[in-house]
Amino acid sequence: MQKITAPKKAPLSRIQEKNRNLILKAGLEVFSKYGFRGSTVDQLANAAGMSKPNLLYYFPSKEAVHVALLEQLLENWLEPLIELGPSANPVEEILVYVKKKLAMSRTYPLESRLYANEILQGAPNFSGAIKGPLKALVDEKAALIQSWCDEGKIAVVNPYHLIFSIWSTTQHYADFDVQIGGILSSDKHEITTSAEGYLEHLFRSALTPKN
Amino acid sequence: MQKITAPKKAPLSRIQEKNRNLILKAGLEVFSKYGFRGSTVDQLANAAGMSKPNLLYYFPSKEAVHVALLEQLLENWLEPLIELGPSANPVEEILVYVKKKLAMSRTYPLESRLYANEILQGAPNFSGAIKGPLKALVDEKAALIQSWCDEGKIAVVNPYHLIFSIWSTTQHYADFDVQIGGILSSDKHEITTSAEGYLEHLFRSALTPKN
DNA sequence: TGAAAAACAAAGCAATTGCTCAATAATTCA
DNA sequence: TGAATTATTGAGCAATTGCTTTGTTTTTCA
Repeated sequence: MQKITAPKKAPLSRIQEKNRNLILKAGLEVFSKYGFRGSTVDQLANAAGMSKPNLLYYFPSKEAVHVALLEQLLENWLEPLIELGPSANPVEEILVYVKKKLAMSRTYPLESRLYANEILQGAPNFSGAIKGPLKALVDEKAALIQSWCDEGKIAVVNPYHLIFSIWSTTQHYADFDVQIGGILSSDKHEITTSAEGYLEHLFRSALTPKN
Repeated sequence: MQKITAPKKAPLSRIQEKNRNLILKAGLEVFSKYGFRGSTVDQLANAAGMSKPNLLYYFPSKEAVHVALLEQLLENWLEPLIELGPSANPVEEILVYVKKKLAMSRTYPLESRLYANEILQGAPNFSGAIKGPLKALVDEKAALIQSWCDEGKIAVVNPYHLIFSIWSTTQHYADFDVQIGGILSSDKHEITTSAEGYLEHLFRSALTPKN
Protein backbone atom coordinates (compact mmCIF):
# COMPACT_ATOMS: atom_id res chain seq x y z
CA MET A 1 0.00 0.00 0.00
CA GLN A 2 1.19 3.44 -0.85
CA LYS A 3 0.27 6.62 0.89
CA ILE A 4 -2.51 8.18 -1.13
CA THR A 5 -3.46 10.98 1.22
CA ALA A 6 -1.05 13.81 1.97
CA PRO A 7 0.23 14.40 -1.54
CA LYS A 8 3.95 15.26 -1.57
CA LYS A 9 4.26 16.50 1.99
CA ALA A 10 7.83 15.74 2.98
CA PRO A 11 8.58 16.47 6.63
CA LEU A 12 10.64 19.62 6.98
CA SER A 13 14.31 19.37 7.90
CA ARG A 14 15.73 21.38 10.75
CA ILE A 15 17.15 23.99 8.40
CA GLN A 16 13.97 24.22 6.40
CA GLU A 17 11.94 24.68 9.55
CA LYS A 18 14.24 27.40 10.79
CA ASN A 19 14.42 29.32 7.53
CA ARG A 20 10.73 29.15 6.76
CA ASN A 21 10.09 30.59 10.20
CA LEU A 22 12.64 33.33 9.67
CA ILE A 23 10.94 34.23 6.41
CA LEU A 24 7.46 34.23 7.90
CA LYS A 25 8.63 36.41 10.75
CA ALA A 26 10.21 38.81 8.27
CA GLY A 27 7.07 38.75 6.15
CA LEU A 28 4.96 39.63 9.15
CA GLU A 29 7.12 42.65 9.92
CA VAL A 30 7.26 43.91 6.37
CA PHE A 31 3.77 43.13 5.09
CA SER A 32 2.11 44.46 8.24
CA LYS A 33 3.85 47.76 7.72
CA TYR A 34 3.60 48.29 3.98
CA GLY A 35 0.87 45.95 2.75
CA PHE A 36 1.46 43.34 0.09
CA ARG A 37 2.00 45.59 -2.88
CA GLY A 38 4.11 48.04 -0.94
CA SER A 39 6.54 45.37 0.24
CA THR A 40 9.47 44.09 -1.80
CA VAL A 41 11.26 40.76 -1.88
CA ASP A 42 14.45 42.66 -1.09
CA GLN A 43 12.89 43.92 2.13
CA LEU A 44 11.74 40.43 3.02
CA ALA A 45 15.15 38.91 2.36
CA ASN A 46 16.86 41.65 4.31
CA ALA A 47 14.54 41.27 7.28
CA ALA A 48 15.04 37.51 7.15
CA GLY A 49 18.80 37.89 7.01
CA MET A 50 19.31 35.90 3.84
CA SER A 51 19.81 36.43 0.15
CA LYS A 52 16.91 36.98 -2.20
CA PRO A 53 17.39 33.75 -4.17
CA ASN A 54 17.57 31.80 -0.95
CA LEU A 55 14.28 33.22 0.25
CA LEU A 56 12.77 32.22 -3.08
CA TYR A 57 14.24 28.76 -2.59
CA TYR A 58 11.90 28.30 0.38
CA PHE A 59 8.87 30.12 -1.00
CA PRO A 60 8.14 30.18 -4.74
CA SER A 61 7.12 33.83 -4.71
CA LYS A 62 6.46 36.90 -2.64
CA GLU A 63 2.79 36.08 -2.81
CA ALA A 64 3.37 32.59 -1.40
CA VAL A 65 4.89 34.12 1.74
CA HIS A 66 1.90 36.41 2.07
CA VAL A 67 -0.61 33.62 1.62
CA ALA A 68 1.19 31.39 4.12
CA LEU A 69 1.04 34.21 6.66
CA LEU A 70 -2.65 34.82 6.11
CA GLU A 71 -3.52 31.14 6.45
CA GLN A 72 -1.65 30.93 9.72
CA LEU A 73 -3.25 34.17 10.84
CA LEU A 74 -6.86 33.08 10.42
CA GLU A 75 -6.65 30.29 13.00
CA ASN A 76 -5.20 32.52 15.71
CA TRP A 77 -7.70 35.20 14.88
CA LEU A 78 -10.71 32.95 15.22
CA GLU A 79 -9.56 31.17 18.35
CA PRO A 80 -10.85 33.55 21.04
CA LEU A 81 -14.26 33.70 19.42
CA ILE A 82 -14.37 29.91 19.21
CA GLU A 83 -13.96 29.81 22.96
CA LEU A 84 -17.04 31.97 23.48
CA GLY A 85 -19.66 29.48 24.52
CA PRO A 86 -22.65 28.73 26.71
CA SER A 87 -22.31 30.16 30.17
CA ALA A 88 -24.34 30.77 33.29
CA ASN A 89 -23.25 34.36 33.13
CA PRO A 90 -23.36 35.57 29.54
CA VAL A 91 -22.34 39.15 30.31
CA GLU A 92 -19.14 37.95 31.95
CA GLU A 93 -18.60 35.46 29.15
CA ILE A 94 -18.67 38.23 26.57
CA LEU A 95 -16.46 40.45 28.71
CA VAL A 96 -13.90 37.65 28.83
CA TYR A 97 -13.95 37.64 25.06
CA VAL A 98 -13.36 41.39 25.00
CA LYS A 99 -10.39 40.99 27.30
CA LYS A 100 -8.92 38.22 25.19
CA LYS A 101 -9.23 40.27 22.06
CA LEU A 102 -7.62 43.27 23.72
CA ALA A 103 -4.79 41.08 24.97
CA MET A 104 -4.28 39.83 21.44
CA SER A 105 -3.97 43.38 20.16
CA ARG A 106 -1.33 44.02 22.76
CA THR A 107 0.54 40.76 22.24
CA TYR A 108 0.26 40.48 18.47
CA PRO A 109 0.03 43.99 17.06
CA LEU A 110 1.81 43.05 13.85
CA GLU A 111 -0.69 40.28 13.16
CA SER A 112 -3.52 42.72 13.76
CA ARG A 113 -2.05 45.19 11.30
CA LEU A 114 -1.38 42.47 8.74
CA TYR A 115 -5.02 41.54 8.98
CA ALA A 116 -6.14 45.16 8.76
CA ASN A 117 -3.96 45.77 5.72
CA GLU A 118 -5.41 42.78 3.92
CA ILE A 119 -9.00 43.82 4.61
CA LEU A 120 -8.34 47.46 3.76
CA GLN A 121 -6.98 46.46 0.37
CA GLY A 122 -10.13 44.51 -0.38
CA ALA A 123 -9.07 41.13 1.01
CA PRO A 124 -7.71 39.85 -2.33
CA ASN A 125 -6.30 36.74 -0.64
CA PHE A 126 -8.82 36.45 2.13
CA SER A 127 -12.32 36.77 0.79
CA GLY A 128 -12.72 32.99 0.74
CA ALA A 129 -11.88 32.80 4.42
CA ILE A 130 -14.24 35.66 5.21
CA LYS A 131 -17.23 34.24 3.41
CA GLY A 132 -16.42 30.72 4.56
CA PRO A 133 -15.06 29.84 8.01
CA LEU A 134 -15.23 33.37 9.41
CA LYS A 135 -18.84 33.94 8.42
CA ALA A 136 -19.82 30.47 9.66
CA LEU A 137 -18.24 31.07 13.04
CA VAL A 138 -19.73 34.53 13.43
CA ASP A 139 -23.17 33.25 12.43
CA GLU A 140 -22.90 30.54 15.05
CA LYS A 141 -21.84 32.88 17.83
CA ALA A 142 -24.38 35.50 16.80
CA ALA A 143 -27.09 32.87 17.24
CA LEU A 144 -25.77 32.08 20.70
CA ILE A 145 -25.77 35.74 21.65
CA GLN A 146 -29.25 36.15 20.20
CA SER A 147 -30.49 33.31 22.40
CA TRP A 148 -29.08 35.13 25.42
CA CYS A 149 -31.04 38.20 24.35
CA ASP A 150 -34.21 36.16 23.91
CA GLU A 151 -33.83 34.65 27.36
CA GLY A 152 -33.32 38.07 28.88
CA LYS A 153 -29.86 37.19 30.13
CA ILE A 154 -28.31 40.12 28.36
CA ALA A 155 -29.76 43.34 27.02
CA VAL A 156 -31.30 43.28 23.57
CA VAL A 157 -28.52 44.06 21.11
CA ASN A 158 -27.80 43.19 17.51
CA PRO A 159 -25.30 40.33 17.93
CA TYR A 160 -23.43 41.05 14.71
CA HIS A 161 -22.90 44.69 15.51
CA LEU A 162 -21.89 43.73 19.01
CA ILE A 163 -19.18 41.51 17.60
CA PHE A 164 -18.07 44.18 15.15
CA SER A 165 -17.80 46.73 17.93
CA ILE A 166 -15.71 44.35 20.02
CA TRP A 167 -13.39 43.75 17.10
CA SER A 168 -13.07 47.40 16.21
CA THR A 169 -12.52 48.78 19.69
CA THR A 170 -9.92 46.19 20.64
CA GLN A 171 -8.03 46.03 17.36
CA HIS A 172 -7.93 49.82 17.29
CA TYR A 173 -5.22 49.74 19.96
CA ALA A 174 -2.97 47.78 17.62
CA ASP A 175 -3.93 49.18 14.23
CA PHE A 176 -4.01 52.85 15.25
CA ASP A 177 -1.18 52.47 17.71
CA VAL A 178 0.71 55.42 16.22
CA GLN A 179 -2.24 57.74 16.53
CA ILE A 180 -2.97 56.74 20.11
CA GLY A 181 0.68 57.11 21.04
CA GLY A 182 0.66 60.60 19.54
CA ILE A 183 -2.33 61.66 21.57
CA LEU A 184 -1.69 59.95 24.89
CA SER A 185 1.65 60.50 26.52
CA SER A 186 1.31 57.54 28.88
CA ASP A 187 3.37 54.42 28.30
CA LYS A 188 1.90 51.43 26.55
CA HIS A 189 1.22 49.42 29.67
CA GLU A 190 -0.73 52.25 31.21
CA ILE A 191 -2.73 52.72 28.02
CA THR A 192 -3.85 49.11 27.75
CA THR A 193 -4.69 49.02 31.44
CA SER A 194 -6.96 52.04 31.21
CA ALA A 195 -8.35 50.75 27.90
CA GLU A 196 -9.32 47.51 29.57
CA GLY A 197 -11.18 49.33 32.30
CA TYR A 198 -12.97 51.55 29.83
CA LEU A 199 -13.98 48.72 27.49
CA GLU A 200 -15.25 46.69 30.40
CA HIS A 201 -17.48 49.57 31.43
CA LEU A 202 -18.57 50.18 27.83
CA PHE A 203 -19.67 46.64 27.14
CA ARG A 204 -20.93 45.84 30.58
CA SER A 205 -23.32 48.75 30.56
CA ALA A 206 -24.50 47.89 27.06
CA LEU A 207 -25.03 44.21 27.89
CA THR A 208 -26.44 44.29 31.39
CA PRO A 209 -30.20 43.74 31.08
CA LYS A 210 -32.42 46.48 32.39
CA ASN A 211 -35.36 44.47 33.82
CA MET B 1 3.86 97.92 -2.23
CA GLN B 2 4.39 94.35 -3.20
CA LYS B 3 2.62 91.37 -1.78
CA ILE B 4 4.88 89.92 0.86
CA THR B 5 2.55 87.39 2.37
CA ALA B 6 1.30 84.43 0.32
CA PRO B 7 4.60 83.56 -1.36
CA LYS B 8 4.09 82.51 -4.99
CA LYS B 9 0.47 81.58 -4.85
CA ALA B 10 -0.94 82.26 -8.30
CA PRO B 11 -4.70 81.78 -8.58
CA LEU B 12 -5.54 78.55 -10.38
CA SER B 13 -6.92 78.67 -13.88
CA ARG B 14 -10.05 76.74 -14.82
CA ILE B 15 -8.03 73.92 -16.37
CA GLN B 16 -5.65 73.77 -13.44
CA GLU B 17 -8.50 73.62 -11.02
CA LYS B 18 -10.20 70.83 -12.95
CA ASN B 19 -7.08 68.73 -13.44
CA ARG B 20 -5.83 69.06 -9.91
CA ASN B 21 -9.22 67.87 -8.73
CA LEU B 22 -9.15 64.97 -11.16
CA ILE B 23 -5.74 63.98 -9.84
CA LEU B 24 -6.76 64.28 -6.22
CA LYS B 25 -9.84 62.20 -6.87
CA ALA B 26 -7.73 59.57 -8.61
CA GLY B 27 -5.21 59.66 -5.78
CA LEU B 28 -7.95 59.09 -3.26
CA GLU B 29 -9.16 56.00 -5.10
CA VAL B 30 -5.73 54.52 -5.62
CA PHE B 31 -3.96 55.43 -2.38
CA SER B 32 -6.94 54.38 -0.25
CA LYS B 33 -6.83 50.95 -1.84
CA TYR B 34 -3.11 50.23 -2.04
CA GLY B 35 -1.44 52.63 0.35
CA PHE B 36 1.27 55.03 -0.70
CA ARG B 37 4.03 52.57 -1.49
CA GLY B 38 1.69 50.15 -3.19
CA SER B 39 0.37 52.75 -5.60
CA THR B 40 2.10 53.76 -8.82
CA VAL B 41 2.11 56.98 -10.80
CA ASP B 42 0.81 54.95 -13.75
CA GLN B 43 -2.25 53.96 -11.74
CA LEU B 44 -2.79 57.56 -10.69
CA ALA B 45 -2.51 58.86 -14.25
CA ASN B 46 -4.80 56.15 -15.53
CA ALA B 47 -7.43 56.81 -12.88
CA ALA B 48 -7.19 60.52 -13.60
CA GLY B 49 -7.52 59.92 -17.33
CA MET B 50 -4.35 61.69 -18.32
CA SER B 51 -0.77 60.94 -19.24
CA LYS B 52 1.90 60.40 -16.64
CA PRO B 53 3.94 63.49 -17.57
CA ASN B 54 0.82 65.60 -17.48
CA LEU B 55 0.00 64.43 -13.98
CA LEU B 56 3.54 65.33 -12.96
CA TYR B 57 3.01 68.70 -14.58
CA TYR B 58 0.43 69.47 -11.92
CA PHE B 59 2.10 67.76 -8.98
CA PRO B 60 5.88 67.52 -8.73
CA SER B 61 5.82 63.93 -7.50
CA LYS B 62 3.68 61.03 -6.40
CA GLU B 63 4.37 62.03 -2.83
CA ALA B 64 3.07 65.56 -3.45
CA VAL B 65 -0.31 64.14 -4.46
CA HIS B 66 -0.37 62.05 -1.32
CA VAL B 67 0.55 64.94 0.94
CA ALA B 68 -2.06 67.20 -0.67
CA LEU B 69 -4.69 64.55 -0.02
CA LEU B 70 -3.69 64.11 3.59
CA GLU B 71 -3.72 67.85 4.27
CA GLN B 72 -7.18 68.18 2.82
CA LEU B 73 -8.27 65.11 4.76
CA LEU B 74 -7.30 66.36 8.19
CA GLU B 75 -9.73 69.29 8.13
CA ASN B 76 -12.72 67.17 7.18
CA TRP B 77 -11.70 64.61 9.72
CA LEU B 78 -11.52 67.04 12.61
CA GLU B 79 -14.66 68.95 11.75
CA PRO B 80 -17.29 66.81 13.53
CA LEU B 81 -15.24 66.75 16.70
CA ILE B 82 -14.81 70.52 16.56
CA GLU B 83 -18.57 70.84 16.63
CA LEU B 84 -18.80 68.90 19.87
CA GLY B 85 -19.37 71.58 22.42
CA PRO B 86 -21.08 72.65 25.62
CA SER B 87 -24.64 71.42 25.82
CA ALA B 88 -27.45 71.13 28.28
CA ASN B 89 -27.66 67.46 27.42
CA PRO B 90 -24.14 66.06 27.13
CA VAL B 91 -25.25 62.47 26.46
CA GLU B 92 -27.22 63.59 23.42
CA GLU B 93 -24.40 65.88 22.35
CA ILE B 94 -22.00 62.96 22.27
CA LEU B 95 -24.52 60.76 20.49
CA VAL B 96 -24.82 63.39 17.79
CA TYR B 97 -21.08 63.18 17.35
CA VAL B 98 -21.30 59.39 17.02
CA LYS B 99 -23.94 59.77 14.33
CA LYS B 100 -21.91 62.33 12.43
CA LYS B 101 -18.87 60.09 12.48
CA LEU B 102 -20.91 57.12 11.28
CA ALA B 103 -22.40 59.24 8.51
CA MET B 104 -18.90 60.21 7.46
CA SER B 105 -17.89 56.57 7.23
CA ARG B 106 -20.85 55.95 4.99
CA THR B 107 -20.38 59.06 2.86
CA TYR B 108 -16.60 59.12 2.62
CA PRO B 109 -15.37 55.53 2.92
CA LEU B 110 -12.36 56.16 0.68
CA GLU B 111 -11.22 59.01 2.88
CA SER B 112 -11.55 56.78 5.91
CA ARG B 113 -9.44 54.08 4.30
CA LEU B 114 -6.86 56.59 3.15
CA TYR B 115 -6.56 57.73 6.73
CA ALA B 116 -6.39 54.18 8.02
CA ASN B 117 -3.71 53.26 5.52
CA GLU B 118 -1.57 56.20 6.52
CA ILE B 119 -1.83 55.42 10.24
CA LEU B 120 -1.28 51.69 9.70
CA GLN B 121 1.94 52.42 7.85
CA GLY B 122 3.22 54.46 10.76
CA ALA B 123 1.87 57.88 9.70
CA PRO B 124 5.07 58.87 7.82
CA ASN B 125 3.37 62.01 6.48
CA PHE B 126 0.99 62.61 9.30
CA SER B 127 2.76 62.40 12.61
CA GLY B 128 3.08 66.16 12.74
CA ALA B 129 -0.67 66.55 12.37
CA ILE B 130 -1.30 63.88 14.99
CA LYS B 131 0.94 65.35 17.62
CA GLY B 132 -0.09 68.89 16.73
CA PRO B 133 -3.64 69.90 15.79
CA LEU B 134 -5.19 66.49 16.35
CA LYS B 135 -3.78 66.07 19.83
CA ALA B 136 -4.66 69.65 20.74
CA LEU B 137 -8.25 69.19 19.64
CA VAL B 138 -8.63 65.85 21.41
CA ASP B 139 -7.11 67.25 24.59
CA GLU B 140 -9.58 70.13 24.50
CA LYS B 141 -12.61 67.89 23.94
CA ALA B 142 -11.41 65.37 26.49
CA ALA B 143 -11.33 68.16 29.05
CA LEU B 144 -14.89 69.10 28.16
CA ILE B 145 -16.03 65.51 28.52
CA GLN B 146 -14.16 65.22 31.79
CA SER B 147 -16.01 68.25 33.13
CA TRP B 148 -19.29 66.55 32.24
CA CYS B 149 -18.14 63.53 34.24
CA ASP B 150 -17.17 65.71 37.17
CA GLU B 151 -20.55 67.42 37.15
CA GLY B 152 -22.32 64.08 37.08
CA LYS B 153 -23.96 64.85 33.74
CA ILE B 154 -22.57 61.72 32.14
CA ALA B 155 -21.24 58.51 33.64
CA VAL B 156 -17.62 58.44 34.71
CA VAL B 157 -15.58 57.34 31.71
CA ASN B 158 -12.08 57.96 30.46
CA PRO B 159 -12.67 60.69 27.86
CA TYR B 160 -9.78 59.66 25.64
CA HIS B 161 -10.84 56.04 25.44
CA LEU B 162 -14.40 57.17 24.83
CA ILE B 163 -13.23 59.15 21.81
CA PHE B 164 -11.09 56.26 20.59
CA SER B 165 -14.03 53.89 20.83
CA ILE B 166 -16.25 56.26 18.88
CA TRP B 167 -13.62 56.55 16.18
CA SER B 168 -12.98 52.84 15.98
CA THR B 169 -16.58 51.65 15.97
CA THR B 170 -17.71 54.16 13.36
CA GLN B 171 -14.70 53.97 11.05
CA HIS B 172 -14.87 50.21 11.18
CA TYR B 173 -17.86 50.31 8.84
CA ALA B 174 -15.73 51.97 6.18
CA ASP B 175 -12.33 50.41 6.79
CA PHE B 176 -13.53 46.83 7.24
CA ASP B 177 -16.31 47.21 4.74
CA VAL B 178 -15.25 44.07 2.84
CA GLN B 179 -15.29 41.94 5.97
CA ILE B 180 -18.68 43.21 7.07
CA GLY B 181 -20.12 42.68 3.61
CA GLY B 182 -18.80 39.12 3.66
CA ILE B 183 -20.50 38.35 6.96
CA LEU B 184 -23.78 40.24 6.62
CA SER B 185 -25.87 39.62 3.55
CA SER B 186 -28.00 42.74 4.01
CA ASP B 187 -27.51 45.69 1.71
CA LYS B 188 -25.42 48.64 2.76
CA HIS B 189 -28.31 50.87 3.71
CA GLU B 190 -29.73 48.24 6.01
CA ILE B 191 -26.33 47.71 7.61
CA THR B 192 -25.72 51.35 8.44
CA THR B 193 -29.26 51.71 9.75
CA SER B 194 -28.88 48.83 12.16
CA ALA B 195 -25.36 49.99 13.02
CA GLU B 196 -26.70 53.38 13.99
CA GLY B 197 -29.26 51.82 16.31
CA TYR B 198 -26.69 49.57 17.90
CA LEU B 199 -24.10 52.29 18.41
CA GLU B 200 -26.70 54.59 19.92
CA HIS B 201 -27.57 51.89 22.45
CA LEU B 202 -23.91 51.13 23.09
CA PHE B 203 -22.87 54.68 23.87
CA ARG B 204 -26.08 55.76 25.50
CA SER B 205 -25.90 52.99 28.06
CA ALA B 206 -22.23 53.69 28.70
CA LEU B 207 -22.76 57.42 29.11
CA THR B 208 -26.05 57.67 30.97
CA PRO B 209 -25.23 58.37 34.61
CA LYS B 210 -26.43 55.75 37.06
CA ASN B 211 -27.99 57.53 40.05
C1' DT C 1 -5.18 87.16 -35.62
C1' DG C 2 -1.03 85.72 -33.98
C1' DA C 3 2.52 85.27 -30.69
C1' DA C 4 3.36 84.05 -26.00
C1' DA C 5 2.00 80.97 -22.47
C1' DA C 6 -0.01 76.91 -20.81
C1' DA C 7 -1.31 72.12 -21.45
C1' DC C 8 -0.18 67.84 -22.97
C1' DA C 9 2.20 63.32 -24.20
C1' DA C 10 5.66 59.99 -26.86
C1' DA C 11 9.88 58.45 -25.90
C1' DG C 12 13.39 57.54 -22.83
C1' DC C 13 16.32 57.27 -18.35
C1' DA C 14 18.34 55.30 -14.33
C1' DA C 15 16.80 52.70 -10.57
C1' DT C 16 14.06 49.08 -8.70
C1' DT C 17 11.02 45.31 -9.19
C1' DG C 18 10.00 39.99 -8.96
C1' DC C 19 12.27 36.20 -10.13
C1' DT C 20 15.89 32.86 -12.53
C1' DC C 21 20.43 30.83 -13.72
C1' DA C 22 24.47 28.85 -12.92
C1' DA C 23 27.76 27.84 -9.87
C1' DT C 24 29.57 27.12 -5.15
C1' DA C 25 29.35 25.70 -0.30
C1' DA C 26 27.45 23.00 3.36
C1' DT C 27 25.09 18.98 4.99
C1' DT C 28 23.52 14.33 4.99
C1' DC C 29 23.92 9.55 5.21
C1' DA C 30 25.23 4.87 3.01
C1' DT D 1 34.77 8.97 3.77
C1' DG D 2 32.74 10.49 -0.16
C1' DA D 3 28.96 10.84 -3.25
C1' DA D 4 24.48 12.56 -3.36
C1' DT D 5 21.60 15.92 -1.68
C1' DT D 6 20.49 20.28 0.17
C1' DA D 7 21.50 25.07 1.02
C1' DT D 8 23.25 29.29 -0.54
C1' DT D 9 24.31 33.28 -3.45
C1' DG D 10 26.46 36.57 -7.18
C1' DA D 11 25.09 37.87 -11.38
C1' DG D 12 21.66 38.89 -14.47
C1' DC D 13 16.98 39.31 -16.96
C1' DA D 14 12.76 41.28 -18.48
C1' DA D 15 9.36 44.21 -16.63
C1' DT D 16 8.07 48.10 -13.91
C1' DT D 17 9.13 52.02 -11.17
C1' DG D 18 9.31 57.38 -10.50
C1' DC D 19 10.44 60.97 -13.09
C1' DT D 20 12.57 63.87 -17.25
C1' DT D 21 13.40 65.39 -21.84
C1' DT D 22 11.79 67.14 -25.80
C1' DG D 23 8.72 68.51 -28.61
C1' DT D 24 3.80 69.26 -30.18
C1' DT D 25 -0.86 70.94 -29.47
C1' DT D 26 -4.09 73.95 -27.33
C1' DT D 27 -5.44 78.07 -24.98
C1' DT D 28 -4.97 82.81 -23.79
C1' DC D 29 -5.18 87.51 -24.61
C1' DA D 30 -3.14 91.86 -26.56
